[in-house]
Amino acid sequence: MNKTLITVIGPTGTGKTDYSIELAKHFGSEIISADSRQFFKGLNIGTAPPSREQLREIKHHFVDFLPLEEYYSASLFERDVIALLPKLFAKNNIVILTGGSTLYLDAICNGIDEIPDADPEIREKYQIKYEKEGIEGLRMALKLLDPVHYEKVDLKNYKRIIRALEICDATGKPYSSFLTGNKKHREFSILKIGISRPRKELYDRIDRRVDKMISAGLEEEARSLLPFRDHNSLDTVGYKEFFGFFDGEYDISKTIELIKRNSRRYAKRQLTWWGRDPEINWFETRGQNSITTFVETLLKQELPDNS
RNA sequence: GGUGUCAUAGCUCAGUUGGUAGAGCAAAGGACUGAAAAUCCUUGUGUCCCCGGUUCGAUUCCUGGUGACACCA
Repeated sequence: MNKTLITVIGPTGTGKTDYSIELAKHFGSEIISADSRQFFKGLNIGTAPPSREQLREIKHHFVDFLPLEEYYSASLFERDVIALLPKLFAKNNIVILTGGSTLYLDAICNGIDEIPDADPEIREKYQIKYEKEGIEGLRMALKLLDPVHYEKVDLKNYKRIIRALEICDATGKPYSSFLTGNKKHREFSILKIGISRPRKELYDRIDRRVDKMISAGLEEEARSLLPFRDHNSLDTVGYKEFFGFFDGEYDISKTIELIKRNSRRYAKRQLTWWGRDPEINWFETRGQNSITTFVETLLKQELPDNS
């Protein structure tokens, strides 16, 4: 059998963790997490990571391994996962990749273009420019440094423009010159499984999960993480809303409402991203087959050639 | 029981001196190449409570219902 990476994807709250563990048990394989917030140590309630028991049952990679103040990125994730995979495939033909971080999943399945690193100080410089001159200042700078990208980029999205500017600045070349759009070759097949649920059911699950997080002590967890609030790892649904509550901006019931709303919106953005990927095999949770039957059937069919 | 006020989008409400209506929030759709649980774009969805009346025309004015709230008993 071919070496196959099975990606179990789906919006937040859909039950990916349980399904991926069921598959990992069935195939005797290990799990790679593609969840950009479960990477970080100490986000034990708000990011709904696998439970202690689940982690004991199945070996998980990339869960709870990064200090909260550490920088990480989709590109680093690609590097680390691609380095790890040969070791896992040496043990088993099937490896499970699961998570909801769309860009990170994309980095594994399609790859990200090679772009030199930019000094954090350069980003800081353009951040200050944005604060002083607004989006228009960023636009004018980009128009000079990379007119090609200026035509393509979302000119209202300051993060996109700063990203392009910092690369232009750091390399002396236009950001757009690094973008190839090429899909990278992988030494394994990829089978994409999407876990789907009716919207109403998904939102109900999200609401109920947030309630569970609250009773599990999310408020105290958030309070203990307050010193890290300015780090990217804590710019996360479930925590940032509590930080606003601690600041006295709204009451506790509003806090919970905001966490639910922002989780729903996150789920919706994930669905939009995956909506254009025709390679995803959507598993209807209400279907008559189990996830293992579903996957086994797909494995017998011809897998898309990734070369 | 009496008097008064109110009834408009999923919610809170505005409005039409009579020509079938619009804000905020919620929601829906979309974008996405090292911050991505981030960031950004677009969109108003309606028996204007119900039965009649007046009128060329009623969500708007009038009678009567129903419901909610307030006050008086």
